[in-house]
Amino acid sequence: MSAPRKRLTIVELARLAGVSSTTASFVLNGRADQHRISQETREKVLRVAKEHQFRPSHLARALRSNRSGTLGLIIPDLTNSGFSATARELEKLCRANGYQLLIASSDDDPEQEKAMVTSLVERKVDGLVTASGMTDGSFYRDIASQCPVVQMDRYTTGSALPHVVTNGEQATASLVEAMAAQCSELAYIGGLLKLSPSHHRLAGFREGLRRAGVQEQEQLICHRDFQPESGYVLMAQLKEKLGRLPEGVFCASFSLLQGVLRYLKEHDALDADIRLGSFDDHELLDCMPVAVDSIIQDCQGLAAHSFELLSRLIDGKDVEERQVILPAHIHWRSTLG
Amino acid sequence: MSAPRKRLTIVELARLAGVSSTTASFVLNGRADQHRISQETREKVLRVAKEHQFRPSHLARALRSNRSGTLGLIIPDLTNSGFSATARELEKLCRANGYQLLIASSDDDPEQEKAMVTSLVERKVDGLVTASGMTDGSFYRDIASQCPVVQMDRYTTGSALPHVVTNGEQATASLVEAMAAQCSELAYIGGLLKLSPSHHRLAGFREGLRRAGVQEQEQLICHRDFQPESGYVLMAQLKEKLGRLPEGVFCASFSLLQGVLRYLKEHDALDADIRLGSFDDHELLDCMPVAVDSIIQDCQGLAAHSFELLSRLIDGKDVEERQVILPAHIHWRSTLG
DNA sequence: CTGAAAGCGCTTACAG
DNA sequence: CTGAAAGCGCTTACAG
Repeated sequence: MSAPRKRLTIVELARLAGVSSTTASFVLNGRADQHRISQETREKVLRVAKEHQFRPSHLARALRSNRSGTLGLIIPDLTNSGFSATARELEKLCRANGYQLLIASSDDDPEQEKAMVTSLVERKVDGLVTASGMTDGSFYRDIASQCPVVQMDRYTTGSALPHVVTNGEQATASLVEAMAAQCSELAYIGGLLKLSPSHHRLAGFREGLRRAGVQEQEQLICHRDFQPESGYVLMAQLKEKLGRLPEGVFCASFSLLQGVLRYLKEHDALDADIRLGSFDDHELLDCMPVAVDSIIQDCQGLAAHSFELLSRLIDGKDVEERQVILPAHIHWRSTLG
Repeated sequence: MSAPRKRLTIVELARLAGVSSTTASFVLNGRADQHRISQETREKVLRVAKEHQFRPSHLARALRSNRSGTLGLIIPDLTNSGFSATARELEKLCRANGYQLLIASSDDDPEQEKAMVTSLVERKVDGLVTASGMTDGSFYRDIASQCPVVQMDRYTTGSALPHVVTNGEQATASLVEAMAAQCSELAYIGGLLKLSPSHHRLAGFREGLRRAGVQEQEQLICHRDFQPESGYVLMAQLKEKLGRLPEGVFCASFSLLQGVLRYLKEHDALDADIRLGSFDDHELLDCMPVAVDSIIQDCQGLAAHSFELLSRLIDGKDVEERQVILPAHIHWRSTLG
């Protein structure tokens, strides 16, 4: 194994090229024109850099220039398909714009989320996009005074931070309206009500029922967190309450739907003619033997607008639009009569 | 909005506490005992730190001490459920051990992978775990001379780097053997053959057929990459070649299976009595109306062993076991006769 | 067109 | 038990 050859510093590189480190830094950072460095000097520097595979230390650069070239993303769960899709899009954008994206997963635990954000800020990320599990805006208001932050999907009210979300309320209302036209009884299975998306989805649910002229039944509305397990548990509770399965169920997230499906599977009720609806989407739903319509979030849009907003904040530009609301689309797949 | 109060540096903190920055550094880094700092001094420092919410700059620390407290993870695709599950586990381990995990997604493009690894190295990650799409080991051999690296799931032969994988060959052989007992003809749909997992899975497929005493048919073995789209395309080609669907199909990954399912769905063949098998798993498969058995990788094991190995390398300890092979389990779900 | 020098915020021998 | 000082590898006014 070859000896771990020590990497060149810019000072050594400069010496090798016979220039000062100032000059070397200029040409390496594309500021040669700005400083009218001679063609000859440029070439010398670049040649030596190439020869020795010079790799600048981002750390040193970041420390000195107070820019790390790094953006942070906090999501509640890496294995949630919506969030991972969004993360992927955001990463592409970062790469295309010379940023490195740091992805951290909070496990939907506010305390952990705080720790991760703190850690990212200590690492001097240039900006932060977060899908926060917090219900109170004060933490992020503090953070925002140290580094630009954009909230995505979930936002804390009262923090007055820019955020980009999908229009959960309208999409849910449309889907629920259609569902309600086909079954006279519709349950709602949701995540933590304190989170903004839950709030909007429940409002949409109610609006949908209203449009369809269906009476809302308090006992059919239930919440827990967004874990699949909760879908399972809430479904079991509904069965308990009603003495049978409800005719239709709207799930406020795909993860909850997963739990509901598992419940149906384990109770041999996949063919129970139950009508399902869900927020968030998964390709495999297309192949299910149950009628399930779902709402597709625009992950690409979430990523693109978050990045755009954050970029403007970082550049110190004014952000006129502090709230971006993207459309969500309904994917019809019902196979039931 | 409160003025973005500038964060305290250790020098200012020290001045406020009436000590030198050396002393402050010692107590803040838990080396007070080692340097026998007086109780009184410790308290002063800690009090000031707490009062002003002192946050050390990781950047400066990393630059000076040549340790960043950061580990890098390169995976081919963030939205691949196996990799995201592994990433989540690895992150937990990192957090528990005081590391920050940086996750980067290479989109299965070796050039992009190189760029990301380079970027992470420039950021002085203390170690790297990679699921590489490269077929040649020279790049990582180079990298390994600058920073410890552990290969996970996929590994490049000839790089002699430590790696942890699941036993794809044996698990595949068992599954295929069982499938072959029920259908006289079995196709293989795989990803890039150059990647080590493909290699093992195909070998397992052949072994399974051999055990079942089924003759291997060259025309039923096909590869492309690991994208869902490839499952779709290869399935279409099989249909073309045979003039009908094969009786059974083994997919070398869940992503490929997704494509196959989509093909079946779009061609109204979900009830075609076709027997499916796949490497990698997804909860939703349990609810599918087709017979699909699958192989569950031990993501937690992959993460745990990778972390363990990397930790040892970072600590400069010898790694006696350069290759860890974890078992993979088969999840039976067939519902067909 | 180019360079000497200060400084980013820490850590760490070294000295006392 | 504590501090002065050097240095990690860059960038960037400032001066010429």
